[in-house]
Amino acid sequence: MTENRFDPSIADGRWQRAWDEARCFEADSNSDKPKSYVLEMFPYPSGRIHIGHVRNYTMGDVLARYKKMRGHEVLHPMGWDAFGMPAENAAMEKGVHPGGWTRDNIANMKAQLKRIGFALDWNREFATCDPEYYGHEQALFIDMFNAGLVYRKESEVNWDPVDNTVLANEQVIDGKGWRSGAEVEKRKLNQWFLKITDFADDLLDGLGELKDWPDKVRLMQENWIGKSQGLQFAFELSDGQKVEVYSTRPDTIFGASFVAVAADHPIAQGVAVDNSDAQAFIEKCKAGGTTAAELETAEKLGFDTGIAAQHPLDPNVQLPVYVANFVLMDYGTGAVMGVPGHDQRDFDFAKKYQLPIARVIASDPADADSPLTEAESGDGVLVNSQSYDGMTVDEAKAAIISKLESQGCGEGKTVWRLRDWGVSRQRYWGTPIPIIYSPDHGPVPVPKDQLPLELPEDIDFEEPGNPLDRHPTWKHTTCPISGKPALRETDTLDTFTNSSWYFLRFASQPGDKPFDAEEVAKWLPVEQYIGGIEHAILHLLYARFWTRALKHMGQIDFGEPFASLFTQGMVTHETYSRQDSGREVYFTPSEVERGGESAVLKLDGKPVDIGRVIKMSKSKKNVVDPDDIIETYGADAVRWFMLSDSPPERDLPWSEAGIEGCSRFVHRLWRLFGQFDAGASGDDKALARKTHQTIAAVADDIEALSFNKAVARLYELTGATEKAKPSTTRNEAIRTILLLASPMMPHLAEEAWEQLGGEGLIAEATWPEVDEALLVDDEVTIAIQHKGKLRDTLTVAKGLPKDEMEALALASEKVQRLLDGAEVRKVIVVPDRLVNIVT
RNA sequence: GCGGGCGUGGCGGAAUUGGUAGACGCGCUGGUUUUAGGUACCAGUAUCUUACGAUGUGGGGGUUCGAGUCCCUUCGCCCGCACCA
Repeated sequence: MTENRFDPSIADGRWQRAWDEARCFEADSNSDKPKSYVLEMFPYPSGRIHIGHVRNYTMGDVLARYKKMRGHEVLHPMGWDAFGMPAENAAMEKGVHPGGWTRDNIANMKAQLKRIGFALDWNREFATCDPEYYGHEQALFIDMFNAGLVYRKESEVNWDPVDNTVLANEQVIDGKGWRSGAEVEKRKLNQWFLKITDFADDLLDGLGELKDWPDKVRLMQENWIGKSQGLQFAFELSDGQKVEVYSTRPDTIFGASFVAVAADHPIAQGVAVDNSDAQAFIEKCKAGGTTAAELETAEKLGFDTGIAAQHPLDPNVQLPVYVANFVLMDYGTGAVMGVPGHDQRDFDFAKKYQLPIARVIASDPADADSPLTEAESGDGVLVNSQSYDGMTVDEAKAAIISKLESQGCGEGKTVWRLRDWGVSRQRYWGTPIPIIYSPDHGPVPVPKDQLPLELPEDIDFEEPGNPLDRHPTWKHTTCPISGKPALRETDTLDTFTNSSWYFLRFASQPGDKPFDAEEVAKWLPVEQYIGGIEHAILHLLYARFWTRALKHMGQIDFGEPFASLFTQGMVTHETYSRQDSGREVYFTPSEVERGGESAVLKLDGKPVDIGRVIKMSKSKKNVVDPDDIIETYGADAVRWFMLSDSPPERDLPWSEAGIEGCSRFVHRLWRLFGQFDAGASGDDKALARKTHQTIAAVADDIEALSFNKAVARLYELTGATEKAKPSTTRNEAIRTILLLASPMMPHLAEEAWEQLGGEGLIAEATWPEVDEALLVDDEVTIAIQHKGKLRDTLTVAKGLPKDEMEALALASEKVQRLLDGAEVRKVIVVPDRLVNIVT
């Protein structure tokens, strides 16, 4: 068999068909085996599988195949996050129907995924735009509505006054609409919200049990939820009103030099009634984007209302009241006390409007009068704070809260940064919100027996805005209670709702309800969830919220959907571009011939600029098509590349040389498998030890998702086996490599398994047993250091006592030379590791 | 702006978590095989130095017998910021 060459173009398809026919990746929920639910974040069907998807799904695939070899019943499903804006954009640009466009994309991408040989249970595939799926989602929305978890309130959107349409944040560029170029305004609309804040405490507490989530993700969620303890209190105003403010730093109250309210705060609105300057300022605040990043990086602007606020603890102090663009109506009370000395935003504001900047916290009380050049947010003791001077920050917080509580004008309060989740979208391609506005009964849910409430097919994208709202008949219906004519809600749900429960639908797909509780209980929680770090907060928090909401409503009995989370890095590549009449024009790597330091465009042979290595993206054209590389190198080489070298949580730079190296290794393994020598005899202790150490190490590495390390170990064992003389041990090593590599290179593994006469499919084989006795080496190499610097190494018996190690080290010739009779002051001995001699 | 992360040879990275820095791969150099190219195989490859040796994990400082790993500080890059998915 050494003669024949491994040909992926034949083997890949052959084994993919064999797996399908054997139905070996279909999950059996009646199995007695321990279960493993391996899930990768499902893709948006943009048209082509992206190399980032390939990396993500390869990782999950290796784990799924490995778990199967370890005797688990594995659920490894795939589906499509199929609603969203790109389909509508395609409809507007190309005149295609969003549904048809999406279906075509799904068909293409599914074929692409098949060509990579993923061990997926395609029986459970669905798309979120299937009426069956979104119908069940509507039912869940109605359940949440009935459970009091849904409400309507006014909320701001980006409004394009030219296109008369709502813009997503990404459609606002430098404060202008992406198509019209018009200045974007903030406009208020009545929108639907889910009460995620009801679960704020629980979502925060739950992070504690997510031991197998990255610390960074838990920290990001914790900060996002943003629980803070503070003081809410009222300032009496010179016009007789009061204004409630909230502060997490009540200890700095004597440093307050102004009060600021949000532009849509009632005080601001009241002032604007007969003050055109105030009106103009509020209008100005409404211009520009709505994102937090924009608000917080924008120049701090204020409008002095002329109102004065009485300081609650110092009768001699009155503070000016400003309307300020950096105060958010959504957080706390929509009004703050400005303490320039200890908050940088307030500091910037005070500088601009020449307000006093007082120090009220100092790390050393002697510094009480040292001026501040920037806000100091550090710890210390109070100064310039009357009777509170000398208290620590924590003491002062407590004392000032209780003082204001006793005065009856304030109270200690917990405030959350987390806001309720606005789910209304003024778009067509999403789940229709199943609500009917009844003339007599207000908003009422669509009766469940009328679900799914389907999107109309006949829509037009001739003009911007929501085609559902423009549709001639769709929104006209009758009130389910009175039967009178009524209108449907024409907003659709945020696509994040689609991905907030799909993992339940993969576990069970009854026709008459969203999921079967028993089946869900069998499969959930997901043992291993894998996806991009960009979902660290929103998607993962929303999915956790839905799971809790379903538990709250008694539909399931667990609160955390994902037991273990892994966030993989991006696939990156340098960019190629040229300046062309003021615009940067990008070229794909396949259009470019890359030299050592330079690159030229194949088309005209002229140089192009080489840009930095960044995330692959369509706009920068630094992408490679998985189909192209699979055709050239085969699925196994591509899979191997996805797993090699870069740690999976870090970015993976795509490289032509790298994939070629992987392809060579595939063929190198094939040749090694060909050297299986049934007639060989004899043992090889060293190789046996290496083999069993590798079995254990690769298993540990895969369980830890450290695929790059598993790959390195397989390289090492391959090298050692190639060098070894024929023996039964060598045959065992070859067989072992085949089994260990099979989750990563399943096509090659099947082909070789067949040639070596393995039973059945290797996809259904068992992971090799480790001989524990062979794991431990009996000799170790120890380091001999002099004052911490390596001077010599010695090979000694493992477990050699400390004093013997010391004696051996001191006797070493090099050490003797170095010491040259000097006095040994100290010797540090670490068993099996090193001896450090200090003189 | 706020929150989170990353930084080690020419490149991707490893380092049993405070104990021999550079495993493994790519690339490169030299050689062998091949009609040639490719493949394959062998040897070498952190930097400086003739050598002894010295230096070296973004920069600076510190703790320690010993620091890539811990602490302080600083620079650069990346991700998220609630209507992209």
